[in-house]
Amino acid sequence: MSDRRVRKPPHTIDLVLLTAVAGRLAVLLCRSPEGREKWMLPWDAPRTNEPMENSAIRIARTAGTGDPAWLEQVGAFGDSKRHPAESDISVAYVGLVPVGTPSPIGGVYAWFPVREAPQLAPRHRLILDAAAGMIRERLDQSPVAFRLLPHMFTLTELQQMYELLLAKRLHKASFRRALQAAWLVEPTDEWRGEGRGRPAQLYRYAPRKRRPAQRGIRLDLLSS
Amino acid sequence: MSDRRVRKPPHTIDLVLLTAVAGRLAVLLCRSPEGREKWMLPWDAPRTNEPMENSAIRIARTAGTGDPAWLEQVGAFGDSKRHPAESDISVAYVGLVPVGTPSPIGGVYAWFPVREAPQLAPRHRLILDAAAGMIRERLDQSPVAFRLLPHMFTLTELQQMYELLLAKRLHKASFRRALQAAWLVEPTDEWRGEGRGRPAQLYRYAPRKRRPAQRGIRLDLLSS
DNA sequence: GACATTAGTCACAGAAAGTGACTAATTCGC
DNA sequence: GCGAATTAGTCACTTTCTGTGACTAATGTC
Repeated sequence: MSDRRVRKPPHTIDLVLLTAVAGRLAVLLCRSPEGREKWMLPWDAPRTNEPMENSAIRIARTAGTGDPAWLEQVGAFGDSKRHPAESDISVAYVGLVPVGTPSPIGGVYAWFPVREAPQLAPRHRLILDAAAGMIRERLDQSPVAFRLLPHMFTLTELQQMYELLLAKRLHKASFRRALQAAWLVEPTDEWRGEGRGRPAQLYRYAPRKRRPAQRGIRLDLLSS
Repeated sequence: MSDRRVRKPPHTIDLVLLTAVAGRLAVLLCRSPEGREKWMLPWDAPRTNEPMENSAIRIARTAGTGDPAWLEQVGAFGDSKRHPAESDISVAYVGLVPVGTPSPIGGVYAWFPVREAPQLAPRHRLILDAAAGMIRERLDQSPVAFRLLPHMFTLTELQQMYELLLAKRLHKASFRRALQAAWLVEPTDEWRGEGRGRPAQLYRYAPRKRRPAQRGIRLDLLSS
């Protein structure tokens, strides 16, 4: 956050980094310079001629999570909602970090379960909610769940990730059947024993080209 | 477009207004001041303290379409793609205008089928594609199709609107069955005879609260 | 009044999803 | 070693949803 107090930037890039911690969705927050126990989303002003997406990646690197496995713009937020730097508008990005990525050290950054995030500036609260909602929406359109897992994973881990994101229990047989039909994963030769119980085969994300889905419309989800 | 050439604005609001014309999706373009046959998306710099959404509505009013029946942010566009005003970033909105709204007069604004739009600034081309794609994505999540129709419509008209947006033929019986299951429309007492053939009952959009869909995941649409 | 045209519905076949029970491979306790 | 507990993986049956063609209904045209 280069010249945070020096001048008011025309706009900032604000980043929502998400991962899964202990079965819950977690967001990376940064300690605010204004107060000991005040937190905010990591953000920065873009450098000259820097594409917005690159700014987001740079912010993630600074935060110590490395490059996000997935990154997408959430939108521009302005209105009257206050921002830490009082920038006119924030362009928000959401990035996914695989579980198991070493935690950023030092007390500056920390993961918080999204449900139990500390108080944030109004605009940041709005951005966080929009980002979390967007991940859930994208779940069946983009390989979102896979970007929160390591390269190799068991099908149970994958199912648990979907359950976490959907906040809903899934039936094992149904889940695997849908997975097969979608040609999304391929098995590896490796197996992992987790202590007790039968070892699980490891899979990797390996989508295959398929003819575009030609099924009919589903108005199911239409509510308001 | 208030002070278009006076100073370079920090950011602009760029608007994609869509409607249906002759069975095709159409976008409202504005004649560029730079050349006789150059066109651009309507845009403007935000006024002081004006919420972004209000700017978009103001731009629509200026263009003569009245308030859009639906409005949503597409996102922020920057990068190196050139903008007519060379603003750093454009915050793009997409708005829907019901068919039958009187065309804006004067040669400044005109509807173009999206497929046959004239050449645009690179950033505007990007915005237009993103907006059109977003409408299609939102189709089964938001009452998008209804916002392109008048308040009362026949089910055939509704189906044709879906077919237009999906670029795909739908089966009459399937479409109506899905519509019933979704509790989206209610019949009125009125009927409309179109000349030949049996008159059609008119419906209005009247969604009802339903328990949130509890069906399983659909990985169908996941491709890349 | 026969016919063309559009609206609206039905019923059946096939596909997909919900579900419980089954088999398989491992560790733990004894 | 051996059975219980535990987790993985699969199967088969039922229920629900979707694709589809054919049917009836109401109007205008000739």
